[in-house]
Amino acid sequence: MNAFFASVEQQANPELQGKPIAVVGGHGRTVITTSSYEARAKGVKTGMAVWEGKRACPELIIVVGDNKKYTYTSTRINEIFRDYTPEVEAFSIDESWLDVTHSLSIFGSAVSIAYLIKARIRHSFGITCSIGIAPNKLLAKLASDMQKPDGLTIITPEDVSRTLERLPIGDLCGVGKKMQKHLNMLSIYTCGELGRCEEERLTRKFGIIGKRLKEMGQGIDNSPVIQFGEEDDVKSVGHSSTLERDLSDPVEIRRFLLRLAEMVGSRARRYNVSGKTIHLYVRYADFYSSWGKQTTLKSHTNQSDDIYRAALGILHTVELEQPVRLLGISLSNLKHQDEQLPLFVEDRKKLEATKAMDAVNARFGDMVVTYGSLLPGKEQSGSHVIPPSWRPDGIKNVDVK
DNA sequence: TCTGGGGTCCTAGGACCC
DNA sequence: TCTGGGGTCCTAGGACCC
Repeated sequence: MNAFFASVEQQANPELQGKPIAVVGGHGRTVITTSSYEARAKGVKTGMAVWEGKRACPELIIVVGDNKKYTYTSTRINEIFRDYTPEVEAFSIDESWLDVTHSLSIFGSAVSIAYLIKARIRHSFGITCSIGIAPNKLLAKLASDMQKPDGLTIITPEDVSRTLERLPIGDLCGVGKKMQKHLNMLSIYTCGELGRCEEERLTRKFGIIGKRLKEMGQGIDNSPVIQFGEEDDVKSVGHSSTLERDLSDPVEIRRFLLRLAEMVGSRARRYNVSGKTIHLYVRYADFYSSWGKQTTLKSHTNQSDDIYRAALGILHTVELEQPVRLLGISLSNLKHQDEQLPLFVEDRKKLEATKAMDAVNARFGDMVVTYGSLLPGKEQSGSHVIPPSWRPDGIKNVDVK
């Protein structure tokens, strides 16, 4: 989708149409997640702080994002995709791959499918998208970025080498700033040069991904489109949040930690996974210094208080050097939780209580019932931004309000 | 009144076991 | 009077994606 969140907002509120708007994650310390093309024309970019955006574009309209709108729209759009092929892989909330190899005989061609999809998305949601058609995922993603907004770009097998010859390596999905710099030091600037580089030279410098890099330079990508439900099991579940103000008070820090532990635990329980490793992440007031530590328990858990205690245990091994700007907890080393009753009565009771609490919250909203120490608990809600790993269903459907 | 949040994958080094 | 090798698990840190 083009400028997805901003487009959805402009569609929902006609007063915003044709104007420079920026969607932000929350009211506190937040950044611009998406801006409209009108705002981009003035230099507003994703990741900017609000004041930076306003400096670039004084008439910029700030809209606090409404994630429900975006997840709903994204889910519906992916349903449209599945009318044309079951092989749909969501890459993020606003990008998907479709393998239409087996649909061509029904719909004629990839191009005709692309036009049908564009028309339906515009008709149903009033927004535009850019589509890339190519022999594989790497090239399709590349093609989709070539014309915006409302683009349609085709890279045929015959076009591949001509397209890649002078393309900067940084345009490839998977080559970030650091990798680009390292490749530049080897005098590699274009995909053409990357594709011609000796594999041995690349593996010597980059190890196992050297081979993959050369292939990318040649436009080779054999990775399949993984359709919904066929994805690998999720490997970690976590939440982190920048606090509305930096915290030094241990009581307040613990309170926020408990909140995070409950967010992580309830999500793990909802999707029936439990984990053995708890990771605590702290970012200090100066923004740049931070640390993360993890600990592994003797057995798997998805109970919020276990997670909280583990995180607290890590915190107690550290002397905080500065006030805390951000706290994060994640749970990994996951396995699917098979239903089994704990041995001891106390543990069974705890499980029952947790279940009852989760059931109420499932019906009336997250944290409607929660730990007493989290009440009244409004002052540090943090901001909520949709992560790109979001999926229409399952555990990656992060419940953000 | 500065700078979000959720993930995955890879590397490297150490502990531990047989 | 010197001491192997294979494997797993754990921790920490960094790059990358949107």
